Amino acid sequence: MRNLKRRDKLYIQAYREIRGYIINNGLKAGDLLPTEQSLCQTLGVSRNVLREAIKSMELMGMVQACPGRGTVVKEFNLDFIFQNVLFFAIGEKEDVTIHEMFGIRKMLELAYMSQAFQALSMEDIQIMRECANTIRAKWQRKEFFYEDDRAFHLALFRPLNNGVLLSLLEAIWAVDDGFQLEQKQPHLDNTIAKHEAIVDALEKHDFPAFARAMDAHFSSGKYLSSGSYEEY
Amino acid sequence: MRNLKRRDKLYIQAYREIRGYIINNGLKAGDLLPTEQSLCQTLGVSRNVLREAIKSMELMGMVQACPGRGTVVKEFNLDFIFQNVLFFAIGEKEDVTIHEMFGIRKMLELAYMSQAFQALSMEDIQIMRECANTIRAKWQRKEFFYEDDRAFHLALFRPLNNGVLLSLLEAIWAVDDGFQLEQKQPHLDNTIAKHEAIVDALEKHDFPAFARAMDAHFSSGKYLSSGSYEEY
DNA sequence: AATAATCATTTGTCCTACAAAGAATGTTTT
DNA sequence: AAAACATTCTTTGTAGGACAAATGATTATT
Repeated sequence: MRNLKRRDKLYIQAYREIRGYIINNGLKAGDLLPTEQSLCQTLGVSRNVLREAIKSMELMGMVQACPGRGTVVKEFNLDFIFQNVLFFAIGEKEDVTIHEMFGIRKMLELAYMSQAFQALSMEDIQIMRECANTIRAKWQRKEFFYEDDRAFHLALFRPLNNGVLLSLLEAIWAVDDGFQLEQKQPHLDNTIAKHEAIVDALEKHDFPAFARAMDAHFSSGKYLSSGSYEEY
Repeated sequence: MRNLKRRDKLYIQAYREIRGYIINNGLKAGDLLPTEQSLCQTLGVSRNVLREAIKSMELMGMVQACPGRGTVVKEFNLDFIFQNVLFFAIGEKEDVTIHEMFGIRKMLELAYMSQAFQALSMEDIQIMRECANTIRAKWQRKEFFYEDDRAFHLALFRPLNNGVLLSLLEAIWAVDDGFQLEQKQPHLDNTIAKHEAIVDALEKHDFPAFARAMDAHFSSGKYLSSGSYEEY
């Protein structure tokens, strides 16, 4: 019986090798990759194949190639998601995708909220309070506050020191963000009240209230549950 | 004052052109792109440059190139994004990251298990039973059964029809897989019993037992909780 | 008519060559 | 000696040609 899974195309293998090289050697932003010639020899592929791999990485923002200088590793950020991939998500099916991603974010935040509650320090809570204040201020000036909303949630989970969780939440946020910018934001006032309810509960160190506020935050404004947080 | 932003590299221009072609012409999954030769002429670039653009798209899962056939547009999915997000999240602290990813998988599976329980059909449960049988058989022959383990869990959540969740679970599985293959698998026998406990509960349509089995599945063998599932 | 062989098309891989941009070095000028 | 300029070297950018491999269509064979 022969091998079922044909080997991947060379440029994909090269891509994985280079990605692995960056990770295994702990290359950071600004560090130089070996030259194309050197990588060709090391990996045993032609310069074309190698470039197909590297150009893919460059397009995604992982590295940047400069003639005469070399190829430097860039800070990995998720911009490429909406710049290079997200636009692909047009059509009706992608509404479903966004909805699913939002659902996963909800599940993750609810699953980790008790850990977060324990890990949060006074400083973290203060940061969240400032975010909430900024959000309210921007809302009154009719400005967008996605960045502050994002900062609010990231501050909530940063103390967990869980890099994977943060990466995931950021990735989902980036996608949500890119889409919500286009469509009108519903129930803005509710969103603001919910954020403040969360901080209030944290400042009082009241876990049940915190859990209720988190739960409410993820339920649509239209289905506003019985007003346990209306007083805020 | 001269132009601040030098013109982009050709492969990036080509990438944008092709992306625009797909969108403007409303190409859907399965549709063919023009041939490389044709695109080279249309865009006025060399085949190298064109391929750097197309291979980037292929790596991100937007299209798939087949020799003798052409390059077809693919269904949009997030597999690539998640895999890279997670892979880059690994960084230097492998052990911690793997542990975090396993934790996220646990949280997600537990969060969605009740939905899964309701969505599962008899056929799905039968597939899981077969996976469990295969796992036991391979275990007795001292073979690896990661693929079957993966199939087991994916079968559990496929009926949810949640593409994002599946992508995410698969991505985590892929990373776990790559790392766990090297290290020895602990508590194998427990793993097998736990899988079978899950299927048993599903076949009896007993949600409490199912939830208990799922919970047990994610607790390490060393911390085996009081034997509610020892009888299996 | 079914099967096998052939051919045409398309992508996969490698190669060479030169252009362009940046860095390092050496030279000239002040 | 220091600064400005010119040269050279290294590295990536772009182009084109050549052939292999895979697929699909066509033709020949049984």
